[in-house]
Order: sequence, then C-alpha cells, then structure tokens
Amino acid sequence: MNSRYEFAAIEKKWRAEWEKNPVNKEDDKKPKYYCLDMFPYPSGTGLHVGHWRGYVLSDVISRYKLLQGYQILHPMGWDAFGLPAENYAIKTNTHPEVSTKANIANVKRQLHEISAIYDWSREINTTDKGFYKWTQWIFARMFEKGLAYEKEMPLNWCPSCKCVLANEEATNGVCERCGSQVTKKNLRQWMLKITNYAERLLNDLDKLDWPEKVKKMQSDWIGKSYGAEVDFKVDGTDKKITVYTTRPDTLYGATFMVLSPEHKLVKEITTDECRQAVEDYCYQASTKSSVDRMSDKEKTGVFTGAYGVNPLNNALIPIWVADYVLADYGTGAIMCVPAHDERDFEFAKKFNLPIIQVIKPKDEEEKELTEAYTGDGVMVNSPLFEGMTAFEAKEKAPHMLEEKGLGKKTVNYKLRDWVFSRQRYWGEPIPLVHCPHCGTVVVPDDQLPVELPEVENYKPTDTGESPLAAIDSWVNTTCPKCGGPAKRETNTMPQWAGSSWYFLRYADPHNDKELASKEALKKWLPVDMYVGGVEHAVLHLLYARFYTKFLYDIGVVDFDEPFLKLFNQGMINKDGSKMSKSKGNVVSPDDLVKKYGCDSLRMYELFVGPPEVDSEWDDSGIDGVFRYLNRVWKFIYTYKDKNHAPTKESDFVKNTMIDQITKRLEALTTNTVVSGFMEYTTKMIDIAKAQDGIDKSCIEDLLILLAPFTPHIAQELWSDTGHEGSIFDTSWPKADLSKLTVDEITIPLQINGKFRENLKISAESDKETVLAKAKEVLATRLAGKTIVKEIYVPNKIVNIVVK
RNA sequence: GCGGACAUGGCGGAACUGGCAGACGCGCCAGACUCAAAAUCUGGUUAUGGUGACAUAGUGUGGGUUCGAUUCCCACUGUCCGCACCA
Repeated sequence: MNSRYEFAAIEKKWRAEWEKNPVNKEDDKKPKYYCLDMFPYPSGTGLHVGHWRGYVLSDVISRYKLLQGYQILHPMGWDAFGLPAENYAIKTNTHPEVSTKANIANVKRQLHEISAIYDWSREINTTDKGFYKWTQWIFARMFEKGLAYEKEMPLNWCPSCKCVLANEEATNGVCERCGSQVTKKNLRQWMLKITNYAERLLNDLDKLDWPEKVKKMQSDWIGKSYGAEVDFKVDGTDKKITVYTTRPDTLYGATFMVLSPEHKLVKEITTDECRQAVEDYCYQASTKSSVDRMSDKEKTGVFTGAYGVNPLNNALIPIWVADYVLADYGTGAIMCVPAHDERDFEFAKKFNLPIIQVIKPKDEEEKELTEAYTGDGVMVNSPLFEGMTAFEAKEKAPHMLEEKGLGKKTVNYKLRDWVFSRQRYWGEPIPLVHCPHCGTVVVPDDQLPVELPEVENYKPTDTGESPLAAIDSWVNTTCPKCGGPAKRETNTMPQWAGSSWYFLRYADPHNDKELASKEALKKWLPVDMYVGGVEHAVLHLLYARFYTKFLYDIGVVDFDEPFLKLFNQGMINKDGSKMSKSKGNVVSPDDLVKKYGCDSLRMYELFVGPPEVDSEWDDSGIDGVFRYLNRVWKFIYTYKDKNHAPTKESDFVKNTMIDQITKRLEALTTNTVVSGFMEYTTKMIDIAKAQDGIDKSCIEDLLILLAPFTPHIAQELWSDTGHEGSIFDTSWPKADLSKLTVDEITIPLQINGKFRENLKISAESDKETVLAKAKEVLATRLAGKTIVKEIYVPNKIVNIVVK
C-alpha cells in the first residue's frame, strides 16, 4: 500500500476490474430495487457538473440498496428522437442519424467517468428500430381503442421549429424548445385522448411519493373544476346557447353573455346590422398569435345584436363576442356576472354594460362596487337562493337547476387532448395508412416497425407538411386491408413518445416478441426511485403516467403508476445563473476528474448543497472533500495494522456514525451525510491517536459506508486492509443502539431562557438531583434573585426563571 | 393578477417533533515544518465592548404566543419558481 492517495491509478484499476466483473449481479433470491435516471437526450455539448448531480445521486442510492441486499436495476439509455437532436443536426449540417450517433458516443464516454453501476447490457436507444417498433405498437393499440383521432383545429405552431406543439410544450405562448413565440395555425393533426384519463391522472397523484410541488403542478395542469352548464335561449329564435359556469349561484347577476370568436353559433345569431363588425372581429382574432391574444391588457369585443334569455327570470341580456373567452374550454360560451367576476367587471366597465349585485358581503353596507366581489356573502336579488350564503348556493345551485330542467351539474378540466403529430423528419413514423377505400388503416403488427426512410433532405418545410411527404417511394404503399394503392401517414411522433414508456423496456430490452415480457415486467417494475429535474413535471411525467394507465387497461402491465417515488435534484448554477455554453459558465467534470479523481467529484456533488435545492458551484469547494479523502487514506495507512480492542469510546463513535449516516442517507440529505463522514472520521482519528490503535471494525464499517459514495478508494482500502473480493459483496452495517447510551450527559443551564453554564451529570439523575445541582452551579448568578419557576426537560435543558 | 417555495457569518450551508444558533466545508488570519515555497498539521475566525474569563446584540422587517422561537401564528419586504383571461 502506497503512503499517498494515488487516485488516478486506483480509479483506473478498479474501473477495469468492474468492467470485467460488475459488482451488481442479478439474484432472484433478493428483493428488487429499480432506480432510474431520466435518460438523457444525447446533446452535442456533452455533460457538465450539473448533470452529474442527479446521476451521482441515483448511483449512490443504487449502491446503498445493493449493500442492503437488493438486486438492482440501474439502467441507462438515450432519448434520441425529437426536436433537440434534429435541430442540432440542422445547425451543424449533419444528418441526425450521424450526429446522434456521435453525440451518444461522447456522452457515453463522459458517463463512464462517473463510474456508476449502469447495466450497459440493457442500454436502449429510442431511435433503434427494435425500440420504436414498440413505440408504434402502443400507438396502434391506442388507435384501435379510439384514443387516437384526427382533428382540424387552430394549433400552436412554432415558426422556428416549423412544427406544431402540444399545449404542454407551449406554456406562456413560447416554444418549450427554442423560445420562439408560438403562433396559431389551422391544421389537421393526430390527437391522443389524454383527457379520458384526466380523473385518474388527478386522483392517483395521492398514491405517489412525489414532491408536493410536482403533484400540485400536475393537478393544476389537469385543472378540475365543478360547476354547471346552463342553457340560455336566444331571444326570437329556437336556438340556445349552453354556458359553463363555476358560479351558478350568481345566475341572477348575469347581465350579458360572451361567445368565443370561434363559437359555431356566432354566425347564426349575429344580426345584419352587426354582421360586418362581428366578422371583422372574428377574422382579426383568428390571425392573432396566442401571445398577442393573451398579452392584450384591454379587453376587446363586439355586440352580435342578439339577446339571450336568463332562464331564471327571463331577463334579456345582450350577447357579445370577445376573444377572452376560449373556444376549447367549457362550452366556448359564458354568462357574465360583472358584479362577481373580475374579467366580466372589466368588460362591463369598458362597454358600459349593467352591473347587478347578487351577493352582499357580510357586515358591509350596500354600496356601488369599485371592483368585482368574489368572496362569500348573503344572496340578494336572487329569489331561488333566498336566505342562502353565496358558497352554500354555489354548492346547491347545480342540483337545483338540474331539477328545474334548466341546466346540469358539470365537471371541467383544463387539460386538453395531446397533439401527437409533428411535421418533422427525426421521429417515429405514425403507423397509419390512408386508403381511398378503407379510410385510415393501422399498419398490422407484423409489418412494424414502419421504418423511418433514409433521406438526403431532412429539413422541415414551411407548408405544415413533414419532409417525409416528399418521398414518393415511401409515401406510396398498399393498403394493408384491401391491398389497393394507399398513402402513408407522413407525420412523425413527438419527442415524448419514446420516453413515455422507455422505463418498461429496460426490464427486457432485447425482446422482439413483446415490448417486454410479463415476467420481466413483474420482476422489475414499477420504478422504485426516479431521479431527474423538475422541468418535466407536466410533460414527460404526465405523459408517462397516461401511457402506463393505458397499458394497464389493455393488460400489458399490472400496475397503473410507473414511478412510485420521484426525486427532483436541484440545478447547479455558476456565477448566479444556469450553466450554458452561450454564457460561458459551463464547468466540465472532465477536468475535475483529472485533477481530483472521480471519487472526490462524486462526493463534492453531494456536498455542494441540499440535493433538491439549486446550488451554486464553487470549484474551490472540492478541495475540502479531496483533503478529506486524503485524511481517510492516511488514517487507514497508519492504523491498518494497529488493531486495538473496542473501547466504550470507539464503539460510541462507530455506532453513532452508522446510525447518523444511514438516517441522513435515507432522508436524502446528502450534504449532511458528507459532513457526517468528516465529523466522525475526525473523531475516530482522535481516538486512534490517543490509544495508538483502533478497533478494526471501525475501519471496516467506515469503508463500507463510504463505498456507495466513493467506490474506488473504498474498494482499494478494503483490499489493502486484507479483505478478499468486492466490498459490495458485504452488507451495510447496522448500528448497535445499545452502544449509543452514555454515562454522563451535558445539560445546558439557562436563566430566563439565556444559556449560562453547562452541567455534567450522570445520565441516570432524576429531576430533583439535576435541579439541585443546577442551582448549585448557578449559585452566584442566582444570588439575590427570586426563583419564579424551574423547568427541566429530561436530558435536554434546565431553565430557571427569576425575578 | 393567482398559487407555491425560500430568506441564517466574507461564501456554500447545519440545527431531529420549540431547547447551547453558526455543525461540516470553502475562504481568511496566526503558528509549526521548510533555506524558501507548495503540500501537510495545529489553533483562531458572527458583530460590538474588554488584556482577560466575560458582557451585550444577533437567523430579511415589525408584532404575537411561550419559561424558552431560526423553528409556531399574524402582517410586511425581498428573491426564486409555477400558472396565467380555464368563466
């Protein structure tokens, strides 16, 4: 054993050994633990220290569970289809297939530097034919079950990516990928009925051990609301307008109605005098981008000339058209109660429409409203709800209206169906064929995968058509049903398609008969721990849950939630902002590994701050853990042959260390795990120095505890201290709690809540003894004062209250 | 606008269910070793006053509950995040 910690040689040696003999072996006698990272998209810029954070954490968890006697599935793969990969290819003028391959090679090299226990025999790649065959297979099942449908509607269109976007990809009216402003384009697209699953996606959140923040984001995104649909007759016609409202209690306060510009009754009810203005308005609304439409501060709108009839009191109220009403939520039409809704209030003020108050705030005089009142209160001017409070009426109104045949109780969701087709080359072809006789026909399973053809020109077009549409030899095919000439669907799937189910494939990655065998799925799934960034809270994580529930429904899997526990690691910032190439603040792990070694960097990644919180990267901080590992090396080098019988002291330190490290690791507060290592190692070294030797088991347990964090040095020292084989074949030590008791305790003494002295006293002392001793110690400070109260919290504190 | 999270030394951060604030690390200062430097080791490091043991103040601001508050409650300020006309 060398007296110096030669990390480079040690790490090289053990990495080679572990490549030959992986420490993680399958053993069906053991319980399973599936620890998964959100698989990366193979980016051209490679990994930085921020990426390491999550990968190190999941590896530490995997190795810890391994030592606890589990068989571990800890796989890695590539999310390689989709816009990021394709945009990178276009930018560098390389075919996406070529650039993706090169990027994977580079990122894979970097991942090896982490020395994680990935099972590379299970590596997957969403762009492999053997993989996307099953991505298509799942789509085919959805199509058969009626969950995939085609619809023409105004969609989010990114002019830079030249592609439609799902709602989840266009939050704030900005393209999730490139940051361009999203416009609207009327297109015929494939949709997935994720809304069929809205209720289950919402309710089952309760089952999940996920960060509350992510659950809340999902439930807000699903956006369930309770209310009523109410029918308003259009005066002088036989038509009726159905509105959705969450405040049916305020029905008597409705003074006008608003239809969205896209509402199909707009044309039919508009009077001739108003027709020109309404048509102009609707045309303008249709050309506005969603950003413009949202960012308009002033409300706009036009009167249709028609009137609706309030079903409760037959009052005639004007019907307007305004773009603040969304076509695709509720019924696309609303009743407006300006007295009790902020938006309606603003609109009424601007267009001088009447305001009728139907809720009187409690303990307040009636006065003219200067803003909408949305709180609770007493119902007024509302015969049907006489004597109720507003919130009471809100509860009861849907039912009351239903009984009267004026409306019905309704539930609405903000969640929209998932726009599933993309006008891009680099994605899974949608396995459908359009036949002039048979209509849209799904490609039979035995003809899957529908392969992505190799093309010269993969760049997106401006027409809203995929580049695939230009390849006649690929587009023209025969109908699987009638054998006649037919055309292939030319859109591809969005980048989320593969990642919505990839975690299943790891269980059985080479299966060409099924997406994964029943046995393999039963053995490994669901995922026990999922580690990744919070940016996928409503994208990938929602889609993956939807896919899993669908596969559960058709009997492919026997669980309906894919990820039991989710951990979101925080971002690592540099100089106060997110690392990015353009800011030039990217810290590469490669250099740090060279300078300090993999073990030091792993440990520092965990030490830099609480893992769920964003942290600031400081290069000099790694010196601390590097020094620590050198201290460990020197400690063991010095004392490995100086065994000393266990003492009360050494037992106490050893067992507190085991107890604390385990507790802190279970809580995933890894920064305190590392500080614990430093603290307890120092204490051990002090003991060893004092008695010139140390109980061998102290060293052994320290090394096993260190193994998940710094595997190379732990293994090297394990071998150097005369142990055969892998340290990962040992097991995680258990603290002997009986060794944690002490004879003498130190109790802080306070006077009036302020710390004054410490009292050392036998741990068995009773209250009287402690208080008597305490007063003795504090005697000079208590002289001349009157004791009002004496407080003793056993083993914690003494507080004497004086006047 | 609505909703959520957070606020502790020069810096990153500890403090379990209310009980010695500042663990651990970085940085800095001093000392040891050295011809010297690096590395390493030892000690110090919230502020103010004092040679000193010690005293006083102190966890964004103002209040409250309590013997005792970084921790609980109320109001405010600031930072970050999510949603954003969802009727």
